[in-house]
Amino acid sequence: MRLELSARPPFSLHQVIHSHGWPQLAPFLWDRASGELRRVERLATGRVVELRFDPTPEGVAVEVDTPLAPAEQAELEAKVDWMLGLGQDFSAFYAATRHEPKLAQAEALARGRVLRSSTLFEDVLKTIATTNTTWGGTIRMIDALVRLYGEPLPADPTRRAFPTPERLAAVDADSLRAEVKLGYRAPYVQGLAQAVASGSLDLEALRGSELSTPELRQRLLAIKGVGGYAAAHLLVILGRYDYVPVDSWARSLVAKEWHDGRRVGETEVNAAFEGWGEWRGLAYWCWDWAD
DNA sequence: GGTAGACCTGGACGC
DNA sequence: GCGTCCAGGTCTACC
Repeated sequence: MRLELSARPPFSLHQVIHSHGWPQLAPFLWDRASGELRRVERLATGRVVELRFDPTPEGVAVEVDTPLAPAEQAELEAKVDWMLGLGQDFSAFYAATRHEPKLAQAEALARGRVLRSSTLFEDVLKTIATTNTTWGGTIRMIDALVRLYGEPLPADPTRRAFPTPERLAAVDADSLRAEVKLGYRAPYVQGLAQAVASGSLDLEALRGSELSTPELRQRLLAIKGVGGYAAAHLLVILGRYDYVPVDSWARSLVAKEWHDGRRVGETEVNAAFEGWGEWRGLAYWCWDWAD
């Protein structure tokens, strides 16, 4: 079946998909040949379905590989809305960027939205898997997590949904370390899964939370394995842009842009975007880098 | 509050 | 083929 959803303009499915590396992480699948984004998703009823995303003039069309009950369809529409940020409003950001040549194209290109997973649990776990490793390592870790613990797609059991907190909570940290190669992150992931599965941590409540950004950041920093960089990255995913996610890549970009390639630290990266106030993280994200 | 060292993996490099 | 070094953020202990 096919779902058609409209987005607040300007909207570009291409820009959302290519906003960062998430399409390369299972259970997303970026089909380079067809230029199509796919994802395996587990619904609340326990059914596992495949989604294919295609652009439409009003927003996005989602092809689902099987008919859905009305409740399943409503659930899926809400998930797609969240993943693509269909209702997000960047008009204030665009207004603030018109005087900055390096951001002047942001509105015309419909930049600002960041591809999200369907749950914050998945995005926190993926973000932890990006820290202190190479991108190739992140891809391997997430691929192994999905392959070993995700529920299979009936039409193609080689493809699986992202594992639920309950499933990962039932796996001991030693197995995560040995089989998923999570290394020292294994107890962090296991602890996070247990906290979410037991209900002691309601991660999903942070989506749309009315907490101030510093309070939200403190909630994220309280998660083992989430430090300054990871918290700032997750805040961007949550639609809060007060902090720049400073990692080695950000330092490299800022070094080339403003310091003739000389090594810079967190202080210089933050200083580069200090003037953007509540839009710091988005200005960094959308900057038209020289390199 | 700031800092040093440990954590873990995989890739690059030298032998 | 083997050993060593290094990069990548976060945590913990210590000052």
